[in-house]
Amino acid sequence: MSETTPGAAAPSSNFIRQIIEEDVRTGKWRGRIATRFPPEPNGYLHLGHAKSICLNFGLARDYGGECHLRFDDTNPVKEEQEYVDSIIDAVRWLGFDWGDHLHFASDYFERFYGFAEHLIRRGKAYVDSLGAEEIRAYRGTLTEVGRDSPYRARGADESLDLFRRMRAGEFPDGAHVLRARIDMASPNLNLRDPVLYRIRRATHHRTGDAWCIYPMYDYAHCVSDAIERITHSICTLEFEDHRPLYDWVLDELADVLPWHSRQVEFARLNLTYTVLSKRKLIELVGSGAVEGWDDPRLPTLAGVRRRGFTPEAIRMFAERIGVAKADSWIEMGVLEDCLREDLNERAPRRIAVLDPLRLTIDNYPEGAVESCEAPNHPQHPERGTRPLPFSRELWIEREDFAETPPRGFFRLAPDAEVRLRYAYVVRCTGVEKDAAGRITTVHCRYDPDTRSGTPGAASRKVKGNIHWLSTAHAQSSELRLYDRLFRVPEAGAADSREALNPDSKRILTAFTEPALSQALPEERFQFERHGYFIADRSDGAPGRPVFNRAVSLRDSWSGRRG
RNA sequence: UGGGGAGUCGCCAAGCUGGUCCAAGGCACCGGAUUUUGAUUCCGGCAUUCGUAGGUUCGAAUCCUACCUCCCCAGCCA
Repeated sequence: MSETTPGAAAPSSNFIRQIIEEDVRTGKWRGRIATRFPPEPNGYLHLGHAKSICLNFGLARDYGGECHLRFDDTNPVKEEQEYVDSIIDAVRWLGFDWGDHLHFASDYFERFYGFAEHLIRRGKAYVDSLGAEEIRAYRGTLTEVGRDSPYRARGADESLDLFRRMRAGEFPDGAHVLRARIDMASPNLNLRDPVLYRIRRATHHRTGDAWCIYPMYDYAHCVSDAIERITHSICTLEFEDHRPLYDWVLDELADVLPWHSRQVEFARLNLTYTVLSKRKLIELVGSGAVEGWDDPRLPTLAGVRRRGFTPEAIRMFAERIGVAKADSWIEMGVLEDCLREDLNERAPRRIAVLDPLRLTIDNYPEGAVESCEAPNHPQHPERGTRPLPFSRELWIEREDFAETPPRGFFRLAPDAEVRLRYAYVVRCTGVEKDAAGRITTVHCRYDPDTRSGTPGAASRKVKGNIHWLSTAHAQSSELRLYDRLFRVPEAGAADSREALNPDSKRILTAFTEPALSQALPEERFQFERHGYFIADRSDGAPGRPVFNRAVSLRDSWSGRRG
C-alpha cells in the first residue's frame, strides 16, 4: 500500500482508529476498509493536506484496506489540470500509492445526474427559480428560521422537466438550481433546502463542455464515497454540521445506491510561524512575498521538498502530532526536529565555511598539501571517508575565533588551543587587523604530533574542535539560509505583510569542500556544525550546485550566549 | 442570542465501558555522562492534577448537573 516510516513510533491510538477497530470487531463493513484523499484540483497541496494524506493512506495500510485518490472536481471555474498533475506528484513523493484507485468525481457526473432525477421523482428535490440573492434572503439567519421558496411546491414532473432542460442548456447561468427538499426551519443551515446543482457554463478540465450543470460538494461528495464504497470518509471539523446532509442524501438514495459511508471529522493542522490556508498561500505567492508555489519558505509540499524535507520526515511528523478533534497549534520545532532525526541518520557529512576568516599556520611548510581523511558519518564508519586537502592557509569560521572570548568559549582565541577537525591541534599566536580594526588573519602554530588518526592525536585532548577548508582547494558556492516565514507564531490570525520575517531568506557565497561540487540535485548533506542542506533541484548547474538550508543543527551554545 | 464541536504539563496527545491513573508517550525545557560536530547518543528530572463549581460513589480525568472559555456554520466554494 505504502511505505512505512522508519524512525516513527508505532501509530498511537486515536479516536478514528478506535472507530475502525470497533467496526472491524463487529464486522460492520464485512471486513472492508476503504478511505480516500479527496483534493479539489484548485491549488497546491500543503502540510495540512499531508496530515490528511498520511492519515487516510496510513489507515488503509494499517488495516489492510485501500485508499483512493479522488479529485473533487465539481467546480470547473476554479480547477485546472496543472493542479491535478502537481497533486499526483506530491502524493507520490510523500510515498503513497493508490493502486488503480485514481478517481475523479467528474467520472461520476452521469450517475450523479441519474440519482438527482431519482430524488426529484421521489419528491426529495425540486427546481428553484429564485436568484442567488433571494435564496440567501429566504434562508434566514443563525437565529431565525428560513422561509419556503415560492417554487418549493413545484411538482416532480415540472421539476424533472426543468432539470432536464437545465442540463440541455436551455437556461442561462443562475436561472434555476436544483434544491433538496428538507426543512427550511432546521436549526442547521445546511439542511435548509441546500442547492444540489447549479448551471455553470464553464469548460471543465476533464469533461470539456459536455455539461453546463455541475453538482455541489454536499451532493457529489457523499455520492462519490458511496459509489467507491468508501467505509470511512474522513474530513476536517468544519464539515461536522454537513454530516446530517451527507447522511440525508445517502439515506434518500439508499434503494438505488445501497452504500452508506461514515463521515468522521478531525481537527485540521495549524503550524506556528506559517500559514496553512489556500487563500493566504495564494496571497503570499500573488503579492510576491515569496518566489512561487515551491518557494522553500512555503509549507506547500512543493516548497518543503525544495527546502530539503524528506517524505520520511513529513510522515514522521504526521505520526507525531496525532489526530484529534481539539483545535491546536503545532510548534514548528516539531516539524524541524523530525527532519533532523531523519537526516542525522542518513545525511553524509561535509564541510562548508559560511563566514570565512583566514587562518595561517606559520610553522607549516609553504606549498605543502596533505590529505586528511574525513568520515562521511561519525556513527557509521562503514560509510567511508573522503579526502580533505590541508595546507598552510585555511578558511575558518569567523565566529570560531574571539579576541576576547566570552566565558565558556572553547574555540580559538589568543594563546588558546583548538583542534582543526580531522587534522591537527593548533595554538593561536596572534592576529592581523585592517585599518578599521577588523581581524583579517589569525596566526597559529600547529603541533605535527597531533594529526588525527595517529597515536599522538589521542593523547592530546582539546575541548574545541572547529572546521576549516584549505583556501587553495575550497570552492565557492551559493547557499540560501532559510528561516521561518513569519516573526509571530500565530501568523495569519491578523493578516499581515508586516508579520513577515524580513530575514526568512539570506543568500550568501560560502566556501565548500571539493567533494561538494559533485552534488546531484536533491542530494542532502549535513554541513558539519551548521545544519542540513540540499542541492537545489531547480537552480544551480552541473558542477556548481546551489544549496538550500533545510534546518540548522541544534545549538546549545548560541542559545546560552544570548 | 439557533445549531454543531472542543477544553488533560510550554506545544501536541493517550486515557474517557469509574479503582491496576497519587495521569502514557513525543516535542520543548533543566540537569549529568559519553563525544575530533557546543551535533548525535545515553541516563535522570519535568501535571498530588485533568476548564470551573457542585453532586453521585468506598473510589472520578473518566458518571450527573450548572457555569466559563474557545472554534465552526447564513457560497448557486470545497
